[in-house]
Amino acid sequence: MGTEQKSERLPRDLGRNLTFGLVDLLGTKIITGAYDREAFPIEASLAEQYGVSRSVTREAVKMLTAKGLLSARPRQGTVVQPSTAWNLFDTDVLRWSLEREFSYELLRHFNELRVAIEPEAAAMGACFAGEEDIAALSAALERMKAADEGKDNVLDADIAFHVAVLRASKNPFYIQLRDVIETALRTSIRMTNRIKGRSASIPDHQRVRDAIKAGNADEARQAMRYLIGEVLVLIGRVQDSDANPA
Amino acid sequence: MGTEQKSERLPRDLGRNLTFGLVDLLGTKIITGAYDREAFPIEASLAEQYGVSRSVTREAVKMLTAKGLLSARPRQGTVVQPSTAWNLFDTDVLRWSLEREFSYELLRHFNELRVAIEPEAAAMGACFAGEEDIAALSAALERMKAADEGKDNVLDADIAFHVAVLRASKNPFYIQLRDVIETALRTSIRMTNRIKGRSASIPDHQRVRDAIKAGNADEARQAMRYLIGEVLVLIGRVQDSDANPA
DNA sequence: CGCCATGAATTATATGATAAATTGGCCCAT
DNA sequence: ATGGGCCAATTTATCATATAATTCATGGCG
Repeated sequence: MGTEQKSERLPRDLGRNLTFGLVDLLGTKIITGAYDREAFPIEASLAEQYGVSRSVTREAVKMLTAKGLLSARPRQGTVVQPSTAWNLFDTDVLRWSLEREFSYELLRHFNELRVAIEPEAAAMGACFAGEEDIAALSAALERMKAADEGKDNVLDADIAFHVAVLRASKNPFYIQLRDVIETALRTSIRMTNRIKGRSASIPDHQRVRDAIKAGNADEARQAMRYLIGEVLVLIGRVQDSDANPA
Repeated sequence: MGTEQKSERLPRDLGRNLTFGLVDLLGTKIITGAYDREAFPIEASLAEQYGVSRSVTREAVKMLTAKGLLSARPRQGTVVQPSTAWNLFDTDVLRWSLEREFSYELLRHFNELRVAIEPEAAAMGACFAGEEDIAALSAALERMKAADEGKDNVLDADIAFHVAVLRASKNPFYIQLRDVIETALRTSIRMTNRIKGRSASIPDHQRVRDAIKAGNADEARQAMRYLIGEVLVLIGRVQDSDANPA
């Protein structure tokens, strides 16, 4: 009696294969706090519970260990790591965090990261960008203009621009952040567009491109900072008005 | 004849267990470019080559897959992912990158990340820091002073200060970066100290603490930017003088 | 020439057995 | 009573083997 687990067998088509499916399922459960009170199951229980072999179970646990979510030791079992150990810059961990539940706080934290990274990336772009980077920036601007007339996707065009800025920095750490930034953008732009029907300001973006093209680092930094600062202000305003409606 | 692999058996005490040992060994080899020309071995070869079972091999490959270094598909085999897919913010990947070879370029890239993150973190600290954060900052300052008189470790004290700033931001993305920043600091401070026998400027650090304590975000950002800007200048100078000696 | 069947290569999954590590308790000595 | 060390149980770690599923190349057939 009591803790009889419903044997929720793993659907045979979750992701590329059983292991990846189990990783996804367990990753989500961990991040949503399903094991905050209850201990993480031992490998034999997992295998039985989800109807997969121990190989699959072990490989999934190993992948989650690599992402900082779990830690396994003999006799002690497998335990969930504190959330400070989770690798937030891993795209899976990031996705699970977002799927969890929409939160203005998380959105704000995202954009606080952007406001640090992107202006610096723009400044570095002004120093190091090559012709192909300028071309990518200009192409993204064209897409934004086209989107303005309904001929392209607004969100994709905006993302293309910001990713182009990251690439222009020529710094692998910045370039690495493109997935994080892209996720943040997809969430936050959808949100800010919902708030006021604005399509992202093309002149403001253009100013960034021009500064980078001209090699003016300070101007590029400032222009980009302005762009993202706008979003942060917007989020703050909505958060407040949600807390104190009308 | 020809490509006969020396069967370099895995030492039985590399890391916590065989799997982790193999992960470490393969991760290093991948990042140092050992498989740039030659294809990554199939799982059977790996097992034989390192004298471990296929379970160990597969779990190691799965962990490296989770970190973005590998990708495996039936019949196609296991292949090394392009370096843009590697999760640089994973502490293992980071460590392997550093162990590879010291490079001023990598050091510069590190500090370009810092110059983006830390001033913003300081600014956010000015807004959100609690008493415990101010206390941690002050304690770190005391340690720096003590280190100045030979009573503490200069590097550890400096790191404690910068980590305290990150924590003060209250932003999980910034806090996540502490391992990256700490690694960058351990490398770059060791380097900058080697360059000129400076111990990090205590008044400059104090200004950051005071601005955060006073809740002055702009001042905190500027003070921190100055601190890291100094390092970047230093690196640039050394890099130049290395390129054009005397 | 193109399409499909077939086979080979490789990873994916399942299972069973044994080893190693860690924990906790028990027993004994003092 | 208390401390130390030994023993047993639990859980992961490792190994071995078998079978399935996936994918690519090849060659045959229309």
